[in-house]
Amino acid sequence: MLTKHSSMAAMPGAGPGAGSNLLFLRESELRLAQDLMFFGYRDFTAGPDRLLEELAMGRAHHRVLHFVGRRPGITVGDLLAILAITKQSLGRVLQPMIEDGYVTQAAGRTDKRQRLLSLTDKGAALERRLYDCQREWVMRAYREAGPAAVEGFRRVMRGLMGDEARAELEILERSGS
Amino acid sequence: MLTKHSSMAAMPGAGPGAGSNLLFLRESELRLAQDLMFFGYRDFTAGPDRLLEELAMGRAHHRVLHFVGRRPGITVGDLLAILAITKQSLGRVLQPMIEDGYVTQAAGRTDKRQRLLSLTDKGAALERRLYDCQREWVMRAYREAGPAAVEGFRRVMRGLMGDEARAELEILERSGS
DNA sequence: AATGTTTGGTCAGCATTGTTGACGCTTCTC
DNA sequence: GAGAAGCGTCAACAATGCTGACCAAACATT
Repeated sequence: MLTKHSSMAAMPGAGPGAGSNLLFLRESELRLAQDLMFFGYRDFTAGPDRLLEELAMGRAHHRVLHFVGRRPGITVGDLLAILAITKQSLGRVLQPMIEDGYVTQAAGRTDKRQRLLSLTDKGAALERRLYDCQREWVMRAYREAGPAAVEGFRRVMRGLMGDEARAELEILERSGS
Repeated sequence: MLTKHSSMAAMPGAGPGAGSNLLFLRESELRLAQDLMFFGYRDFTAGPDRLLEELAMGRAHHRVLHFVGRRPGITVGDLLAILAITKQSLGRVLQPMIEDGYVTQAAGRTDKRQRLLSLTDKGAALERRLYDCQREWVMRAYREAGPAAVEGFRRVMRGLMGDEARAELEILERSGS
């Protein structure tokens, strides 16, 4: 199933437009992509990781803070779908965060089974500190690269996402405006 | 909550050049970057992860296969520096891979203390299967986005890397091409 | 109203992959 | 010959995934 595109990889003139060849699909270019994703993601998360360590939290806590902050009132089920982890794995980080006053639960209005999650002021404050950390880092990269490169970055990253992730991203973009 | 971002973030004409504004540095744009990195990296690694699971291996094994394949004859110390993990963490995945015949050790020529690591045929074959998996995925994204976007993607990812990672990437690019 | 489904919480156990600290070889360097 | 460097390994621990099982409250359907 992953072999359907195999044939045309090394055919420069096969794409739309004879001038825009597909040399960027050569092996060395794709190897570079692997390296970039490894180093890039590692250093992208390094700042928040350092900050979280002082609070005895991990990357999983950051993800909860981020996505609950992004979609206040999100249900547990929706959060599980976004994170793509099990209820137990989420519970282990979420419950302490509720007890420590970073996240609040509220019963759903239409469906009282649901627990709508939101950040408390304390949670929002921590999330913002973590955000600021990444903001500085990303801004540096964005500024160095320029607006056109940023647009390209977004297009490629979107392309690296599967259908489910694209759908979830759309919802996030809508609610986050 | 998602407060608009104070001072200069919402001032289109503040940057250098009235036409090329810095709107891509607004909060919502940087939030998007966080989402893209999360979903993008997750789905980028999903293919290899599925393949590795059948062989009772994890992402750590993939990283070893990738970087040893990228720099045959790499020393243990250099590999540790690239992965940025401890000797013990590496040893736990590397030793079984040597015993199972995926990786070979050779004493250094000038310095006999060093163990130069390389992939066996078996290791190279597995690495290629994993590579092909990601190749299909990345090619899809690259083709959808186009050459200009790919160039932008690379620029931004490089910008997201720290100085050490940039130096290591340069070595990889030299030996890899 | 009875029954079954959905949403969420929780217990117990396990795997992977990261961490520290300590110790012991072999080999290189001074 | 002494010390440093490169590598391997033991023991213990932490974070974050997983499965399977089971429970309660609320909803939905018959």
